[in-house]
Amino acid sequence: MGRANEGQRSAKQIHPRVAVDAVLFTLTQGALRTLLVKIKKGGFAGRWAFPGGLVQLDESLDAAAQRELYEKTGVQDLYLEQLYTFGSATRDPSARTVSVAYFALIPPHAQTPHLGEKYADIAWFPVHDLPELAYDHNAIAEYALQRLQSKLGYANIVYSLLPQEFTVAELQRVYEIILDRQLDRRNFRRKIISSGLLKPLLKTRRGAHRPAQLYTFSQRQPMQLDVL
Amino acid sequence: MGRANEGQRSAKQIHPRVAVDAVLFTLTQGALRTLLVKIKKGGFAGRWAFPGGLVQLDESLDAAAQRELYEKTGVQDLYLEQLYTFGSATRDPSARTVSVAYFALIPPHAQTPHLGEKYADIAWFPVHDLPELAYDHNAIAEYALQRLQSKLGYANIVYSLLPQEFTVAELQRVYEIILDRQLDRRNFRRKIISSGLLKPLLKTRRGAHRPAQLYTFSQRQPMQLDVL
DNA sequence: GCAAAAGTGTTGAGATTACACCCATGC
DNA sequence: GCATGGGTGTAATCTCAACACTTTTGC
Repeated sequence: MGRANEGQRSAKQIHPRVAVDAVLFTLTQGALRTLLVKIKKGGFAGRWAFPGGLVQLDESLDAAAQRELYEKTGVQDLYLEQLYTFGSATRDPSARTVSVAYFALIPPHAQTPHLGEKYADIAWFPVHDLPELAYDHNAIAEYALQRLQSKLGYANIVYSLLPQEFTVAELQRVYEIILDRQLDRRNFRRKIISSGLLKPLLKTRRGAHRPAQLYTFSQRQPMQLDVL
Repeated sequence: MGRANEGQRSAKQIHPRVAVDAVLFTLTQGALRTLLVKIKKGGFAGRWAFPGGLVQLDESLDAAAQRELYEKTGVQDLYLEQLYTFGSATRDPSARTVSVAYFALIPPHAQTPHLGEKYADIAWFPVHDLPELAYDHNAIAEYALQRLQSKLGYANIVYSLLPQEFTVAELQRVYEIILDRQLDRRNFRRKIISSGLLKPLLKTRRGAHRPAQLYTFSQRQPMQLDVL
């Protein structure tokens, strides 16, 4: 790194702006969706983009991402991880901006996205049908979806997308929607049960038909393991 | 992102510095090593760190990393990928600095690391025996080694660490050193041959004993696949 | 001829896939 | 009683790990 011995030069130098952009995923009405905001001013006015903002001087990147998440959705303590840093010199024509992208999983309740005065609009869009986004955000979207899908196979991250109690069928549906393919019911059940991720409850979900066993996650912390 | 509509505020705001740090791996004398530089001035004077520098306003992050790599080692067109972005507010006490870490694999020849006047010293250190580094660079080192090891299993990245021609035994040795564990000779050979990564040459390596078939990589581009 | 590395196959265990029938309930 | 989703087992295949002997050369 050795930035200390460049003090004389860097004092004069103008630095890029550092922003954090958050790709927030949720699952509603049978589709995986991400939160987009409509830009008010500037060259990209009217275009949709991922919510984000500049990193404050005294705040870490992770803290900035959490703040962004909290400001937009009012939720906290969710699964949030750094995705990638996008740093093309021309990605924001109005000013050199390096963007550290994060992604998070939001449970389907508690979704009253908060439109501040910074943006013209805010809404959830299905990931498989995104509009043309501002900046390089379509590339960010693609990257985020890939990471989410591959991470599903080796980490228990979906706890953040489900309510406290759920059935195996509901859990399987989450996997199928995210992966965008069908899974075998029996094999899925066997794997997920034997993984030890789930704790059976003493309750059942009663619906139109045969009641289903309810489960909860034994761990609501991110951990590595073979899920699928 | 929506930085365009913050122009008025950000013009006044001072931004963090954005640096690129490069974890360069090579394989010499039977050990995996990384290149460190000794810092000349400032609070971390005398301590070792990964080489790095500030990102210029008109250059992308990738370009900055390549420049850093080229300045230090004189090599180009190697495997280079972004690792993670470290952004604690206090990681550099002298000035708020966000560091985008990269890692690269350097072939064992062409190693005359170039000591500019920026640093007091430059040298290769075995990764399993690193000194206490400046900033949060020990964390970067750990992260980089982990990524390298796990990536070995599903991508053909070692082409960047081997000469043009090599034997299966030599390739296996590379894997063993990086993974820090022994691999079964027959299983390794079967997997690596059937992966299609290698192209047998019409030559053999003649040494003290039975000549060994020489191979070359059929692809010297990064690609995803099951290697181990 | 002997030391040293190259080269080669098989077996067993465990994991993965594919697939079909009965069960409990609401209506 | 029937429609609907819940729940269960097995067989075939594949993958992975473990393991030992023969071959070719330099000296």
